[in-house]
Amino acid sequence: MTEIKLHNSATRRKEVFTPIDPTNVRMYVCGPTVYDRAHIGNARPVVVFDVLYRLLRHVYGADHVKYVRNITDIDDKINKRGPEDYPGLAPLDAIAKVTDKTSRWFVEDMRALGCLDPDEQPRATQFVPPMIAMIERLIAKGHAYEAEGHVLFEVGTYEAYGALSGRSTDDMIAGARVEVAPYKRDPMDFVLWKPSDDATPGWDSPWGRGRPGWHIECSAMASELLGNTFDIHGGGSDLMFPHHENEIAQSCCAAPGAGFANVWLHNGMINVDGRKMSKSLGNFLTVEDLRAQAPAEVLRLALLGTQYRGTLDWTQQKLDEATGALQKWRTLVDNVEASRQPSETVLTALSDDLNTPLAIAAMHRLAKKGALADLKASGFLLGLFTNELGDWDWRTAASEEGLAVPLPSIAGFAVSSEAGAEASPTKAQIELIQGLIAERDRSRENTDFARADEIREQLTAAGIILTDHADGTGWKVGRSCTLAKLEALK
RNA sequence: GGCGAGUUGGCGGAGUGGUUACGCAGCGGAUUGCAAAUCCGUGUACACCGGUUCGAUUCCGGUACUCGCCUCCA
Repeated sequence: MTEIKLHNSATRRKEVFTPIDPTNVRMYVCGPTVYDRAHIGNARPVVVFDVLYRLLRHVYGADHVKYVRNITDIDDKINKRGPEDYPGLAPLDAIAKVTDKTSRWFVEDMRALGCLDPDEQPRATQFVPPMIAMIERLIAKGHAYEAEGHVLFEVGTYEAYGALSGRSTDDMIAGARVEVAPYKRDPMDFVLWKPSDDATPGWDSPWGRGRPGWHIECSAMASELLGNTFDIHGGGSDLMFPHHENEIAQSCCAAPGAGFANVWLHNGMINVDGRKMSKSLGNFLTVEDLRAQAPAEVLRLALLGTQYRGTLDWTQQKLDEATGALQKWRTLVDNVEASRQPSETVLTALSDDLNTPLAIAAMHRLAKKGALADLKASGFLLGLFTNELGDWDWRTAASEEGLAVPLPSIAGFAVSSEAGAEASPTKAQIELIQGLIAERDRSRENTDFARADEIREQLTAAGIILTDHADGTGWKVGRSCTLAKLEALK
């Protein structure tokens, strides 16, 4: 059996992965808070852990892996959004509208990126009773206390607090930018339950009408669906503190001795122009917008081009290179039947802490060797070449040179207008282009290459790129093509 | 201030105590009426300073710089 090694954030070391039960490998990944479109940074963990999910399914069998990715639909950002977008609705109804819509966007984007649906996608709103039960258990065990309608976790009662992120409580107090509240016994104590006023979504609880804190949501959903002990917990590196630290504290105190997750995995952040992509900086690129620029499969490959723990700089060049690679591979693999097994080289690369760049290098080697059946099977393991991705839409896959546009689909193709807005060439313009190409073909047949080259140059100047094939002349629209240039054609 | 990650050829990005990463771009060639595609060939990079070693880009220590977390954040 393939040996998988994973870098465990909790020990800061690469370790051989040994499942608790090889017939029931369990993984939990922190999913999105659904109040807005997902950006590409949100997509990275989803794609990365999808590769891990596929690898685990390959190694242990699809029926022996259980993957849970939650949807956080209780959150103060959502609570703010609800009445803004749906004034007049009851608070719970308003947030349901927001989270339903946003969840659908999210699932659709992630499927487009070639990600398998997790086995479970629990929503926090469906797990409020287990959250309350867990909070009651923490109070009963002396790890939490009620104060002014709030329930707080008392950090001082959990000795190992800070072990995951490698900081002592002293360190944290030194940094102390925690919320100071008079009802807290210690500034580090964090909220498990907080009261809601009438305008805020809330649920009845032993402490009055209120809502759960963010951290307890994941603890409760994970233990409900995977048990108190499971194999892998994943998420972005920015969640390590305080979110995952708090999850550990809650879960380990609620179920002493269980240990919670054995392996912690954290993906690196995505940067734009050297800075972390985030909503607060306003430098985020949504998956929706990027999908309009490139096929989702290209986005996926670009995300996998850097090992998951590293910071990834999002650049046009990465998109262009991913486009080139996929264009080549897709062409090679198009009518090939995949091998039963992926290539050892790709499998080995992925098994070494998900070394996707090394796996991609192995893909290039397979392509070069002409091992196309293995290439295709290996691509499947990476979540590439999957049918769910649909056909490539070359028209929207922009690159500097432009990409092939099959002749029948040219109508309606968008080229940039003067103002930079999208516009379509007219039917007359398309017919003109086709007429010129036909004339050029006739000239070539008559060996009038001077005229043929003249037409090529004319079209090139307009941003139209011709490619000659045995079965005729194809054409594609380059990025430099504009309506003005098309209008200048004669 | 505390904690952590990183610095590899023109660019991206793996990896390794001594042997080709890989991709893109570039260059040379084959092929092609031209162009594209394809194919062949091609580039002695590992921030800086010490140490360990027969030998370090790879191990250890320090310096500089970059970035992240410490507040919601994937």
